[in-house]
Amino acid sequence: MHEKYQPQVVEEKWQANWAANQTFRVETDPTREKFYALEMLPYPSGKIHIGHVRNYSIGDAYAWYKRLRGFNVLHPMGWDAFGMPAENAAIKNNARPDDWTLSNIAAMRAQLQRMGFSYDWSREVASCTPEYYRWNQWIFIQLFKKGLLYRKKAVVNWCPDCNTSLANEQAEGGFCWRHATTPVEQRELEQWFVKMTNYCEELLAGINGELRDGWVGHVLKRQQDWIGRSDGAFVDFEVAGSPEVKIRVFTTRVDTIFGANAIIIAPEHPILKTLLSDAPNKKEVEAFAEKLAAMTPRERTESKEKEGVPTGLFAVNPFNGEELPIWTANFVLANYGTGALMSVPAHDERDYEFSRKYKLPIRRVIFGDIEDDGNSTLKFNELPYLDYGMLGPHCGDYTGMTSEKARQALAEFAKDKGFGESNVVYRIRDWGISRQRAWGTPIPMIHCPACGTISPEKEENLPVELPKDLDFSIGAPLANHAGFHAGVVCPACGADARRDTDTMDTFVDSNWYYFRYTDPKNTDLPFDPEVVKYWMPVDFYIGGDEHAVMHLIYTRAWSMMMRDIGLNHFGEPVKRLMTQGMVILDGRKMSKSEGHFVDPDEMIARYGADATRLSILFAAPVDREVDWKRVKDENGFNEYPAAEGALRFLARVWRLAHKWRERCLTVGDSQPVEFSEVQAAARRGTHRGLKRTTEAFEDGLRLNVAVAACMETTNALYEFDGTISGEGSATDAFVMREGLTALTLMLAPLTPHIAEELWAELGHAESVSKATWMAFDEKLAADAQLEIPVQVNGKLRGKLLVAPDIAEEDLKTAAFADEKVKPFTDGKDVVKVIVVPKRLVNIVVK
RNA sequence: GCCGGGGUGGCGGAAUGGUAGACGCAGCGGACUUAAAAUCCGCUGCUCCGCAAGGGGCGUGCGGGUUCGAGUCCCGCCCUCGGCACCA
Repeated sequence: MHEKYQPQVVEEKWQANWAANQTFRVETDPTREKFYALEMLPYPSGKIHIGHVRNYSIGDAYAWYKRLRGFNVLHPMGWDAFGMPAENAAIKNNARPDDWTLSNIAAMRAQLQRMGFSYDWSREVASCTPEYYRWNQWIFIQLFKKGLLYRKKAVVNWCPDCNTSLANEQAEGGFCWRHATTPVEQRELEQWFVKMTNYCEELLAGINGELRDGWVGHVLKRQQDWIGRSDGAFVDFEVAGSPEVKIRVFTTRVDTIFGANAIIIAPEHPILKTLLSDAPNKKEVEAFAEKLAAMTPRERTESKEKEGVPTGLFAVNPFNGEELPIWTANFVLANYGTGALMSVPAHDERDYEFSRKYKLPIRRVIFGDIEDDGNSTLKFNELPYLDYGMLGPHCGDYTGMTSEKARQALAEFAKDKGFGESNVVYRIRDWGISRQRAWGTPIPMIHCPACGTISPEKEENLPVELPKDLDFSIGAPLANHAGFHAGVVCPACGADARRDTDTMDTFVDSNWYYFRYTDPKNTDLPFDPEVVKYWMPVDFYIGGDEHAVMHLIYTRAWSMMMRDIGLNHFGEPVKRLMTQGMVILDGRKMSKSEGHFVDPDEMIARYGADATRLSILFAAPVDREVDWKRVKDENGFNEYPAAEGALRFLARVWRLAHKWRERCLTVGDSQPVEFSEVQAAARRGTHRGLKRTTEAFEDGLRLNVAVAACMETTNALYEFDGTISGEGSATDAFVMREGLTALTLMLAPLTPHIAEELWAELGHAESVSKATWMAFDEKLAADAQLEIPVQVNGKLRGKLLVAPDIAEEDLKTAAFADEKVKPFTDGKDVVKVIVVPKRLVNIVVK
């Protein structure tokens, strides 16, 4: 141990030691309780950024802590290695995407190792390897056979920058998830879809049950909104004059149906074509539909202005026979509900706005109070009335019924008469996973031009490998690669056939990568269900919350689907989910192109990995944003005051340990029987620190508080050190050794390199990762004397120094006797005295 | 518009309904040093009275309420940061 703390030397020494000894390698061990700590795997862009550093520092701290608590901890890392940037680099630089990706992985792995994260690298996976994507294909085929995956022609989101289709989740808000300023377009394509909608209820049940306590609330909320369950009813409206044509609408407020004034259908609705053949306003409607079709979804919603065109046709309200005009309008979505709705202006804001604009009649049918009679129809300023209430006049047999009752009764009536039924509609739609890109998992399906079938590749032929020599200078490299299709025969008829030339969405890869970590070398199955039984589900998962309705919802459904094909035995794959806050720099988002970003390499070089980790953990609670501050030193180099402070603290710990290391080694096993007041105070600092750290880890992972506790303990030990002249006694050495041992264990999850060094200096031959967390002693952590505040009428007036076990009566007496308290109580009526043992005394006077 | 998170010193942030501001950053002072750096120790919410020792008042976005006691609980607002936004 050098006298001076040199982070680079210490860190490189222990990183080499860990690698040589495979310190963090774990095996399935049914005799031990497991803990699975997981961080979201990165895309190998080439460099890790400070957000990764924060994410992994948090995960690593927790993995370390659980290890010290005796768990068999699985803590793996891998690479989400398919995706566009590699393909773009291939197009631009004529490089091979696998070379580009693999060299990025090597560079980033080195960076992570230089940060000293405690991963079991023997379990590393990269999704772009055939060993991995082979199982994407295998699972794809099982899902296809099970009917959970199907092919359909559909209008899908298209990103012109990605040059591929996107899932709805990847086009939220009308923009591509990768290109935040590129509005998505709509295209009609044949696509493979995953039946997310089969799992709506199970996904919701998890949100409202199993996951309630373990998952961070806003992610559950967003998933719930995204699934978007609506309870309502379908009602069929016949077209006047052609009763064989029916328009089905969905409504959550069938109780308002007597106030309907129109049927409005989406311009893309297929029924429009049927209707138009003899619609009086055919031309106008077609022109309107064409105009809208030319717009991106974004453009359509950006202008809030509601626009519509009447078809000139009418539909019949099945409940009262009224003829309602059939319109088409821009605000009716083709892909929600039935693509058609009944307009009830008195009880819906949108319909109200639309009806006012086009001067359609408005009739109120729901009233807060039935006394509020039909005259209210004219009180437009009270409309729209959105609450439930009582059905008023014009509601036939239902007049006087509550909305709740009427919803049921009307739906039942419709069902009896065959023109509708109650129904549940979801906003979430099936997940389109075909991508028109070449750097992804080939879809293992064979299209036969001879017999017209599409059938899965034989399992023994998997993986369907991505050719190494794809030509990215032309469009559609897979379609145009002869070798990719050579020798492919139709499994159904044996004729020459062609492969599907799309690849899978990369979110398929990340659906189950953490299952693969449990059994990464398996060549017979994606993973052995028995191994998964031991390790899964994930106990702790942390990553960015941008994946709330992408990765985090896909992966839940995927786990359920894998269960349904017999791979695993549970539905929910993750018990506890946290999201870390963003890291911003000097008050604004980082931007590589503007040079406004933090380079982790630079920080490691200047402060070391330990100080870098410590500073970012200390900066804020894990779920809150960190505003990283940067200043320039006199030479123009970047300085990070937070890391500066962390380094200063670690050096302080180092110096104390260095000063005492020899004396600590002389301490025997037997504990001294008596301790002086200063020694007891030092032990109080030690045990209090342990207590605070333990609670910080156990209660919500409050790592910034854990760091503070380490600093407090260090300060207490320094204070103790200051009282010792010369060598000190054997008891002093015991107390210091106890303190340094505790401090080392407390630091191990936060700054593992220095902890390893301190641990070795304390005389241990094995890695601190094999050590056991120290239990704190509540008695030793307690104060020798308590400072009890005395309040008069709730205001602090004095403080008493008393023994912790003082009797309540004595405490009361002492409070009244206190010189500072007296002036406020003398000559006043004491109404009551509140004594909270060990906490305070409050005297209430009049 | 709807739904969340958050408003505490110069700054990041601590506080099971019980001494608000732990810990750190920045700042100030002292010790050590020929000097500086480093280090160690101390002070540091605002304000008023006092030469001082001391002491008083105010203080967790704003206004109410519950309570002996509120940063914390309840009601009503304001500001701010995110998310979703014609979902029938």
